[in-house]
Amino acid sequence: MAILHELSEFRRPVAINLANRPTPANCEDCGARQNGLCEALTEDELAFLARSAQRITLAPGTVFVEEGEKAAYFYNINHGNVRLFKSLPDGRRQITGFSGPGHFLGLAAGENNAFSAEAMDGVKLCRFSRASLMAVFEELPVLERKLLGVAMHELVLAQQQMLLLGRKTAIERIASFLLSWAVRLEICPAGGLPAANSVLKLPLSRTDLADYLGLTIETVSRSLSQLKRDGMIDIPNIHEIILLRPRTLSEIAEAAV
Amino acid sequence: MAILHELSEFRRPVAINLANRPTPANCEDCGARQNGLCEALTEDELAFLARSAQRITLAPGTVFVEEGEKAAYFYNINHGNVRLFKSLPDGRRQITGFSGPGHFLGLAAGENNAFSAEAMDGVKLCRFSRASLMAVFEELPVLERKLLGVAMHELVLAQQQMLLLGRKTAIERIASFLLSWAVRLEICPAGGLPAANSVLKLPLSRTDLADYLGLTIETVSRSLSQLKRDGMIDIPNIHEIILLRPRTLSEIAEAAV
DNA sequence: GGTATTTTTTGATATGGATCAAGGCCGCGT
DNA sequence: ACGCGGCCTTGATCCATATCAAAAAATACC
Repeated sequence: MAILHELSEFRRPVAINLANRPTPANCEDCGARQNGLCEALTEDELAFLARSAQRITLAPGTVFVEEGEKAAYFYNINHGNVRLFKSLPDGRRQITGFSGPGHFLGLAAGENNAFSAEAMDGVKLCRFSRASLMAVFEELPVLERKLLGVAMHELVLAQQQMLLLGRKTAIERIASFLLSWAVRLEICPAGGLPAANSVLKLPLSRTDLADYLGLTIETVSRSLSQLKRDGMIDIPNIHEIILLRPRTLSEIAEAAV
Repeated sequence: MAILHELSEFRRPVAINLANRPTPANCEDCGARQNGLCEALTEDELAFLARSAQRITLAPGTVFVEEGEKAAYFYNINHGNVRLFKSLPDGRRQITGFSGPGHFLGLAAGENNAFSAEAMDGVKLCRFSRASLMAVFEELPVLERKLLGVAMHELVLAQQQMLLLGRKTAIERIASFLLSWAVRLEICPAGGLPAANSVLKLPLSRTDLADYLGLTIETVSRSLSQLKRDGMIDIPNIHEIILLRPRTLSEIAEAAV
């Protein structure tokens, strides 16, 4: 079950952190890099934000946003990873994205949540009620512009994913995913190539990967094996992949002719 | 080629129109319903907006936003329809969405456009340079919040489409599309069911449909034929579909068990 | 540390949708 | 009216990926 901490526990770098672009800051719990909006705000504004939120800790597997439920909260993740997904009644699942430290979610368009969100590991986050978020907007209009930028970026990622799901082959999907994950881990900038032999940590199961890429776990496994056979990658263990030939991988991903 | 009109040609209902939610207003050229933000603005604010834009007319087939090009403009469509798409070098194409009167596009997340946009028919639109758009934001912060709402809504649609592309069968995709198009045409509200025997006008070719749904034109055609055989729909002509049994169609679309 | 359980990989087979190939329909120009 | 060319539909076949099945590896549990 979720454990609610008191607002007084809030501390600056962890509490308010609403951007999608990397600006270094360290999580006070784990030291992990975070992405922050803090830089744009004054001490007073940060304090205002902190007063509006609750801090929550979630156990792995906790579904804390449920598709179709009334959209009551807005979240800012401080620590851990979250999968966002939509499901069909017969159990088919499409993961629409992953959220990590510094990411926000729950700013729904309508009355109800359009997706579900589940903690993949131990997650710490800040929760804002919709009312308090509106109050924050009144006080900090800069937040709104920042969120617009974040939403635009999400939209770009969504369009890339639509191309992947609608038109790419299994191998192309895997190659695309590996490169996009490198960007996510800040191993290389968006649009750039990671260095050869870069090590990719994947905190995902094959099932997650399959549900994200619109494939089955068997096809994911086979495609990874094939890339390994072809000398594109190495797989020292389930949760680590080494990009041996990122350039070729990129050509596969983009279906370069 | 694009024809640029002078700013003085601007008139209120056509000129500024940046919402995604339906609020009736008529296009001064064709009388078609439009979606408007105008209601939220004063005369002075509207005049300010109008001074910042250029009015442009496009011939069918004109690609006026090119993926990868520098993102220089922001557009508000007044008349006609636009397809948004991404392509792979070998010609595979994924349509990520359609834009019609009242829709906006081009508010890119990065330096370059993440997608291409092409006029499907005769299109009239307003064009803002990025600089003038920023000026508009300074003057009209309300626009920013409105656009955040629009972007959120786009994100919801994108997530639905990812579920469709990643996990639905051909028949389910077609059924989902027909119902979503009914919402788009304001035949029924989002989440609702259109009345039986509702007539759907489709200004799309089968190729567009296929590229939007991640299928081939043959599969689109076969699926439509099957729905017709099963008494779900009627197809009086290529660009019109009658929803005979919307309820069952919805059950197919959502894979209700 | 060893055994049970889950996850991943690999193999064999099946199948939904792609591809290849006609044929039909419709609008357009003459 | 006629013929042409561009969509669209339908049929036959193929293939990439799903499904079914089992072994291997990783992880959890006692």
